Amino acid sequence: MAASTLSEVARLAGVSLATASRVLNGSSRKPAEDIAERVREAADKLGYVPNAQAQALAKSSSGLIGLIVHDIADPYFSAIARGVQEAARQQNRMVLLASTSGAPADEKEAVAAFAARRADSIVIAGSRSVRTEDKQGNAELAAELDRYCRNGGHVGVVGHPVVGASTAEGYHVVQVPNEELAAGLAAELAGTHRGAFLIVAGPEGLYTSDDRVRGFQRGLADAGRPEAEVIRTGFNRAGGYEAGLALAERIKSSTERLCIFAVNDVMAIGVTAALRPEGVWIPRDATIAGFDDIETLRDFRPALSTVHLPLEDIGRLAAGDPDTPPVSGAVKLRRSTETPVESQV
Amino acid sequence: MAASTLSEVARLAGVSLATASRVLNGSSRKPAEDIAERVREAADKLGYVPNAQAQALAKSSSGLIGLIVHDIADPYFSAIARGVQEAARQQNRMVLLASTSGAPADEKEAVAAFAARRADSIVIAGSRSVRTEDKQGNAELAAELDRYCRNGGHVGVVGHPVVGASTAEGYHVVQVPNEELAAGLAAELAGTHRGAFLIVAGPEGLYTSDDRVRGFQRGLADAGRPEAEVIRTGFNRAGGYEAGLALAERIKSSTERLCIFAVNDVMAIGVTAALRPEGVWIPRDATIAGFDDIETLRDFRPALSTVHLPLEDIGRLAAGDPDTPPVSGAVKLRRSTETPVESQV
DNA sequence: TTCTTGTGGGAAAGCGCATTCCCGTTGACA
DNA sequence: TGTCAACGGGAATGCGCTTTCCCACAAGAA
Repeated sequence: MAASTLSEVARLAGVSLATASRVLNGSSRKPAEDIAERVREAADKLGYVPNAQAQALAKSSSGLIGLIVHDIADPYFSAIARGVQEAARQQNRMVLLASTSGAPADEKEAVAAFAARRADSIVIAGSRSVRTEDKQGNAELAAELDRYCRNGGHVGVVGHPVVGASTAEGYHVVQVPNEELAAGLAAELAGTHRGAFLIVAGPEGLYTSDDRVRGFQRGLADAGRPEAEVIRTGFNRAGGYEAGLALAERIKSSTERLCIFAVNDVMAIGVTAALRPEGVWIPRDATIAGFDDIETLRDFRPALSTVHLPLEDIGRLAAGDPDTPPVSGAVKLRRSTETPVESQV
Repeated sequence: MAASTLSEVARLAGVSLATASRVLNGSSRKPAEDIAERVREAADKLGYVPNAQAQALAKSSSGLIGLIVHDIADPYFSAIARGVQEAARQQNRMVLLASTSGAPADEKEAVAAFAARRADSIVIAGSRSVRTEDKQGNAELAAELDRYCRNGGHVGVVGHPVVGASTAEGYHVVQVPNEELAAGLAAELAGTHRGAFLIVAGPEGLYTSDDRVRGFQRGLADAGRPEAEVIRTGFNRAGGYEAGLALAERIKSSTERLCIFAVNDVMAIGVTAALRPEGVWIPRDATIAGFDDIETLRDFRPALSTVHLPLEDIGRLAAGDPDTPPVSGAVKLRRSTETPVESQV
């Protein structure tokens, strides 16, 4: 990648480097109009494209914002990414992308890479975990983040702070009221569902999952209902599918209707997909609710009850957009938790 | 963003800048082990993170790969993005993201921004168009790309070349056999469907849409079937929804079964969503097929007949991954085009 | 022992740009 | 007409790094 440089432009225009710089790349000092015009002409003729790297080096500010997600193809993350991207665009910056499959070690590496590129800020989406196998990774990630913040970087984390990260200057957590919303969902479901509840959760130690489980249980308790059984599985569609397979027999042989809370939408879809070929229909034989309100899944049938999360706004907030309202979700009861009239107790 | 510099490390280790550089940031010359160790210790103690901007400036190669999509939250694009991301990771590079909503003018700007950052290569996903309102934008985009290529950049375009771009060195188009695949789909559908066909297409001038329409018509013709009527609408879910609304009455009042080909999956979903509340059921009252085989939509019911496209591979290919097999799609007939036994003619 | 060759560290020259500081010019004012 | 401030352009420095070139030294050959 070579291209014409500012000094070439300056030479062609017959002015100094300084003047050319002032004309082309926004400075507080505005050279005279005739000179400016000459410089612009020269730049145009040469097809001058300023070297952002060099500018960044000279100004020590890169205009970059780093985004860390588990998987960019996951609709949850891509929705957040859209928000980050929009915020970046408004701030006239560009976003650097890193996918890590959720491994803290990879995230640490990504942070280091962003730091190397001198990104002005870093957004970490994707749930934190306290699983023992992630312990060392988390510590290293926290250390890397601390260093980045100490060097003047801004960090926005979605959901939960990185374990062990000190609350340094520039460290910012976008709170997502998972627990409250899950409690709200449980309360609403408890109002119409008479039978037992069951939770299909992610692995223990995953904050997002744990919060939603805790909230749901609390909501049930507040409604005077017994605690729900919890099934642990993968935090994705495959996990839900697996859980669905395990549940099918049980649902078919039981007389009591079950209400399933899957801790996110794609897991709920997985459960449903596994149940269907077994002849278990939603909401006829069991009901199910998810969490996130993924846009792409909104046309899914039966329409999935879930908790709406303003994912785009979350992304914007994490990217430091000041005009974005704070996160506020909402319970959305839809077809998948409707109790058929004839089977109501 | 300030951090400790190489010269600080060098001073602390008591060596020269050159030596420190050679030790820390891969060079062909390997200093003696004891010295190297000293440098590494110093770097570690200072928390040294190499400044990639400066490295890029010195080496004139940034390790960046720019990705342009219409909308990162669209599952079509996020799937491609995943592929690009993976390829980048393998090549030890980072991806820079830009969303443009498909406007050539924005794309041109994105290319310029990538060029400014001296990205090693640029991937443009998202369909090209020849609509008159895009004419000037396309020309400017082409000029910008040409300049980028002439300066040694590599560009990979998904689907169709940018209108007006000269086939300069480094310009690479990932061919997607839209027409052939659409023809294949039509052939298969013509085998089971006896009634009329209708195409819900994107706006005229959009290559991807036009190719699929043309292919489908050709497939029909080859099967001895009359040409299908074409409805033009937006190339997204909303467009499909609109078309669905317009079609509902017609389907209900006609005795002939209609087979709808929506030129992409989300449009097909939109059509279906609009039809359902009108009492038009798929595949009972009409059948429908899409294109792309979006992963998130795979659990949709009735399962959508579609054409599978290896989107991740496409992303990888566009990012210049040599180990990725060429693009080859496949027709997937599923429930949405099954002709109910009782209504077969 | 002397000359050659090879080895490895250091000095310095950029990479492309922003910015500070300097200086010549001009206009206002007395 | 003389003085001073304000203005605007240019030279030079430095951002953090890579890399070439140079040189000192040691080891091998003659």
